[in-house]
Amino acid sequence: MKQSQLFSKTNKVAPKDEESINAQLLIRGGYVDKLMAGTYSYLPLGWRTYKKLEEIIREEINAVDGQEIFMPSMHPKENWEKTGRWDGLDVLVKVGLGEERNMALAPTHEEVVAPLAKKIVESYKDLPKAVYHFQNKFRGEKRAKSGILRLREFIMKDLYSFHVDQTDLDAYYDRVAQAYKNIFERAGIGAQTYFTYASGGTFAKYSHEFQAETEAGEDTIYVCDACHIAINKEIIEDLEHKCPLCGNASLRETKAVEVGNIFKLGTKYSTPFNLTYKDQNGEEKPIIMGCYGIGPQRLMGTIVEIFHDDKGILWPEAVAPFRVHLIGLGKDLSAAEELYQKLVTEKIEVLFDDREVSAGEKFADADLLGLPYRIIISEKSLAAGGVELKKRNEKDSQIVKIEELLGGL
RNA sequence: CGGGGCGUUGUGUAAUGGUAGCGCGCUUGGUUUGGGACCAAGUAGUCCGAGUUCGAGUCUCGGCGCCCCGACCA
Repeated sequence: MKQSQLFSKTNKVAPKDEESINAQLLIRGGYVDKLMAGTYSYLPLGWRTYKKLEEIIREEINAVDGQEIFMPSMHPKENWEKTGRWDGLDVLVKVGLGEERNMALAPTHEEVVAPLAKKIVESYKDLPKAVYHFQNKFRGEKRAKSGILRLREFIMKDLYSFHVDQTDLDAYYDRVAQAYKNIFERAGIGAQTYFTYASGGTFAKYSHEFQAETEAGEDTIYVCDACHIAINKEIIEDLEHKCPLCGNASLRETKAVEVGNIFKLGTKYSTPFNLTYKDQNGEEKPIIMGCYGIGPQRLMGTIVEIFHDDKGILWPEAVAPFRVHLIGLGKDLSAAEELYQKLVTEKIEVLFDDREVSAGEKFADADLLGLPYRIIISEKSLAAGGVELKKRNEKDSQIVKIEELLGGL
């Protein structure tokens, strides 16, 4: 992609009323644009990063037998009344075609997936099953905040699983937990993300959250560094301030963002929708459910909160919108253009700064955008024998011959 | 939802109740090209609605919006 053609502009300064790091850097870099509090547009750079995260999640969920589907955003009131959440969920956004508000905008999809499964799952032979989608969620949060960390409209990957009994759910739940660990590892925040014990609800002692440690987080967790797990503040008293795995009592209190959540629903949603199956004896039994969520946009914001410096973002390689930022300097960009074509041919994801602006501005924007590799090609670099290669997270650059560049990447 | 802060061109800001100015951006022309270059000429604005006043960006009332703290967050 040529930077001169990009549908976004960088900005030297952040909007005056944005305090959160992720909002400042993502807006300045032209990754996102705020439409109103809690709702953002994703521009080409931001959407590419989103897509990277989505694909990582998709691969890992497919690997645990999740089947991708797509469910609507507009839900009938009736379904939400059945579970008591039409009146019981205060963040529910209610809409209607006329005066009457007879629909809900999806805050989550249990009310759709449970009756859907009822049409498909009839026998123990149909179980287990797991379906998921990437879909817009709407929540009338009283207070949207922290850039893209707490949105009113956001995309969630929500996975729902259906089982014959608790044992089967437990086994699947553990598989998803491992898949989530893989996802956060691949997204570059494995070291900062803790499998976290949280309150469980009716059907399990605990639910589990994946909490990524950063000052920008709104949750307080207690980390056991020996086990690399954490406990949410909401249940720390119940556990008497001890690690549930090793008994360690010197836990570290810190702030974190909830980037994922896995939850054993049991029959909470099977019952209102009469979601049952016939077992081997022809007996009708309730289906046991689990649900598992990740918000890729929140994940993106969290990554920015964790990986940035005073100049800009430092994307982990797997989620950067482009792998390489090619910067041509000087009047004559023909050598740069030639190298750009070569990289494109080699299928290396490259953003080519072909703009007619000063070198300083190109450097500043490269630091702001935060692509992992920066390549400078100029008269000076060519005289020195090739191009200048520098990683965003390293201070010094090296001269690399153009022929050897592809190997270096 | 309670508390606080703030709304001035695209963006960041300035303006005792008295001509809305400046930087950046953008446009045109010229000079430049290794850390946000320079010259010149342009471009575009007081959140909305009432009120006070000879006169309102500024004062009063109401609304809307944004940010922050708190509460809330299967």
